[in-house]
Formats: sequence, structure tokens, C-alpha cells
Amino acid sequence: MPYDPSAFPPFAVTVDLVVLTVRRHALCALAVRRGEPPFQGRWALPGGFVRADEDLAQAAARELAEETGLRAHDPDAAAQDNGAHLEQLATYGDPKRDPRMRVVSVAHLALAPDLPAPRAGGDANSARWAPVEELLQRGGYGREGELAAPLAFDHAQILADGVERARSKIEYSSLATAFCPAEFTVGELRRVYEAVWGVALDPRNFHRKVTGTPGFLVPTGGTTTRQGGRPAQLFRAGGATLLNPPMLRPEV
Amino acid sequence: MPYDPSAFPPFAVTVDLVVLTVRRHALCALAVRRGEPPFQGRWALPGGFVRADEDLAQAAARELAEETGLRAHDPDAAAQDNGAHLEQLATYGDPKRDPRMRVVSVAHLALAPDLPAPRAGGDANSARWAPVEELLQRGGYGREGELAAPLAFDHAQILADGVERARSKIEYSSLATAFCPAEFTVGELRRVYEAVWGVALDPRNFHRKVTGTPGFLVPTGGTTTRQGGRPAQLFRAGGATLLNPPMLRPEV
DNA sequence: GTGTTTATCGTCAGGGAGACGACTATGATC
DNA sequence: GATCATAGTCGTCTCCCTGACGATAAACAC
Repeated sequence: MPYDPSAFPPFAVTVDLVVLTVRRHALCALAVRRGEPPFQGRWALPGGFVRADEDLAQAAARELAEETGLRAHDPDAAAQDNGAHLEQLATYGDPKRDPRMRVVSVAHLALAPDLPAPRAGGDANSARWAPVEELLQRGGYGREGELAAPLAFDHAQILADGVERARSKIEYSSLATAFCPAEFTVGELRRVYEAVWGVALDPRNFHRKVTGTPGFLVPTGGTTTRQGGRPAQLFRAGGATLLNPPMLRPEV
Repeated sequence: MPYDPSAFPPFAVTVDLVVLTVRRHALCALAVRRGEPPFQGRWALPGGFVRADEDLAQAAARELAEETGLRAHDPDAAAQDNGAHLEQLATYGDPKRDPRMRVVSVAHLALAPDLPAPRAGGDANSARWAPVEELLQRGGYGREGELAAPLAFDHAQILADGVERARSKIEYSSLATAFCPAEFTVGELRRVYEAVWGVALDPRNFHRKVTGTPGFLVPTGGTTTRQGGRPAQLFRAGGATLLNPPMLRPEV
């Protein structure tokens, strides 16, 4: 059977981004306000069409840079080069997920340290960091007291999947360091875990665990008191990517 | 900015399947021989175009049924209803992955019990179960002594990703039971782990672990001697999907 | 100096896993 | 039928990790 271009239906392919960070002790995601129908005025995940000559990862990295200014660093690259962690999350292709046409969206997950402020084309009102709880609760009230409408399209599902991926992945990998600046303290790393999991961890056991796992943390020699209290050692992320044994998420 | 259909390039979207099973103590994958260019005559993963009104999971389930006769059971459904486990794996969209046109492939992973024989349109010569080692080694010799050509397209990468997903997922989930028939013994389940991981496990510790994990196995009351030796208890898969603490894969 | 905050070290008990001995119940072989 | 090989199942022992939590250290605020 020869190649027949009419044998398959055409699709639009987009990348959508779940960009997570930890701000003020809460797990936050980047949301942009839609300026056009459908779902005009509603919040959505950042994203856009994949270009004709672009790989999926390239498209995701481009969108990430456009929305946040962050460079994505290669997953295989060495430690923290001030870029964000970027990985493919899942693909969503329900025939009715976009009322305009058949769109398949390849969602990606990005983890970034706390950033100054979103810059979405200069329009400060069209992009924001919002706590994921707020974005996922339906019909509740957001930070400014406005009724929190659900995210556009199936983006609430995508966000939920991204959050769950992040929550489980920091268990058995050193990925939590992607939420931290280049140098950080054990306490700062612990607060990342606490924010992502929404639990309180014992500082002493956490300290023992992370400093006792070879390759997880590398001391830089410096100290800081930016959290108040006794000065804490500064660390960089070590080369290890897999944690064995894993960091255990407390039950319930 | 109004909706402009010419604003995005058209893609073809396919699903490719990594169908894994355990045969003769080896992890095997389903491969089909390509009957047309490109890569004519080479082995490839089964797959096909997503139809215009089809969800991605539906398309994957349809392809799985066409190639193997297996019904995919819903991931949220209860235990072993004689269907195969099916989940989305990852999406591959390199612009050059298909020389004909821009194709994005949403790969899925299926785990099935040992099946009689592939039935690919009745042509026994065009589909087979092959050990994943054989399919992944490049330039080696296959079972019949023929030179094993690499899989078509980027299917070697997809297969490798699927195998790695399966290997890691049976660690912390009860998914290994998807490789077993509806009723199975502890020894049969152990041989699944051994085949997937390529290691030997201590039968006594394994028995203690799986029978001691609540919800993993449910005794049916029957016994069997189909493996020889002392009769073994028969079990069905329990309702538990997550194993906590996980089954530990021995380090190298 | 006193209190507060955060960091860091230590101790102790309990659970799980690896190593491995011992016993049991089949079929195969002599 | 005795013996052997094969699998399955139960126990024991030790080590390591974890959770719970006491104690000390070093900064800042007053």
C-alpha cells in the first residue's frame, strides 16, 4: 500500500507547561490569562503550538523561556547551571478538549527556583504565580477574593498530574534541589519538601538523611543566616540523581 | 487575534505500542515486520494512526486488540479481568523521526500475560514475540541466526523507555501481576520479577515480602503443581496498586 | 543577659531486608 | 517403595534505616 497523505487526519500539536516553584512556603504554578476565545479571560497553563521544524523538548524549552526567561538545562547535564529542570509529563488528546479543532497537547513539567516575577510579554496582569491549591479548587475564592474559575481546557487535570509527578519524584530523586537556588541550606531544602508535600518534617531526621546520602549534597564551605537563627552550611546539588534509599513521604 | 487555521503546522499523530510479556523466563516484546517503506522488511513496534474521533487511550486499546486480541482494562478498574494493563508511556516528536512527514507518536506501554502466539492479520511471519535484549542489541544475531537489524524509526528508544518504565514500576506497584494469568503462584510471580529485572531473587525472602504486603495477593484456596515440586498456593492479584514499602531491586 | 530562632549532633527502639538453615510435599528414577 | 531432585514455606539472626525526641550551638532581638 503506497503512502497516502489523506490516510490520516491532521492534528494540531501544542506543548503546555506546568511550571512549579515554591514561594512563601507554598507550591505555586505559573498561570497565564487567556486573551482570546475559547475560555477568554480564564486562567490557563502557558503553552503554544509546536513549530514545523521543532522537537517537542525544544518547543517546551522555547515556551518556558518566553514565559519566564528561564533556560531549560538538559536533563543529562550536570548540576544546577541556573537553568530549570524540564521533562515531558504526558500527552492529552481527547477529541473534545479544544472546541476549535483537534489538538494534541504534550504537557511538560518544569521546576524552577523562586523567581522575581512573571514576565509575560510585559503584561503583569496576564501571568502570575498561584498556589496550586488555589488553581485546583473549583469554585473557591482566590487570593484577591475573586471567584476562582477552573483553569481553561483540561488544564486542571494537567496541573494535577504535574503536581503529582513532582510530589512523587522528589521522593526518589534529588529533584527537589531544582526548586532551590544554586546554593542553599538544608533547612531551605527541607522547606521545599514541606511545601511540595504539604507536611511538616522533623528537621533533625531530615538533616541526617540528606547529609548522609552520598552525592546528594556538596558543601560549598560557606554559611548563611538568611533564615535567621544559627548560621547554616551552604550546599550545592551533588551529582546523584537517584536517591537510594528514597526520601520517605510521611503517610497521610 | 482571531483563530487562524493556517497558524499551526499539521501533524500526523500515531500511537505505538510497547507490549511486554514474560516467556520462557525472558522479557519479550511484540514486534511486527514492516510491509512497506520506509524501513520495509524491518521489525518495528505495532502502532497506527489515531483516528479523527478517537482519544489517545482508545486508539492504543484498539491497536492492542488488533495485534493481540487483548482487551485493555481500565487502569482504574478492579483486579485482573483477563485484560492487559495499558498506560501512556511518552511522546516522540523529533521532526526527522519519520522521513515521510511530521509524525508525533504517543507511545503506550502494555503488559500482558504469556499469550499463545501473535496474530497479526493471520500472517504468522509478520509478528513475533522477541526477547527485548535481542531487539535492543544492535547488529547482533537474533534467534534464528539472522543478523538482527535495529528496530525501525526511533522504536529502539521507545522500547528501551518502555522496558525501563516496566522495570521501575514493578518496584513500587503491584503491576507485576499483569504479567501473570488470573491465578498464579508466588513462584510464578517471582519468576516474573526475575525475568523483568534480569536478576535472581531469594525465594524465601520474596515469599515473605509478597505474602506480607497487605492487599497485594489474595489466596484463592487452590493449589497447583504445574511448576513441579511441592504444590504451591494459588493467588489472585489483590486490590492494592501501590506497594509500600516497595519491592527492592537488588543493586547490580 | 535573656529569650527566640534555627542548625546540628546524639541516643534509643522498632521494622524491614538480606543471608541462610530447616522442613514439607510433590514427581521422577532406580 | 526408597531415594533423589525440585519447589514451596516457615523461622532465625543481624544489620541498617527510620521515627521520636533530648541536648547543644550560634546567631539576632530586646
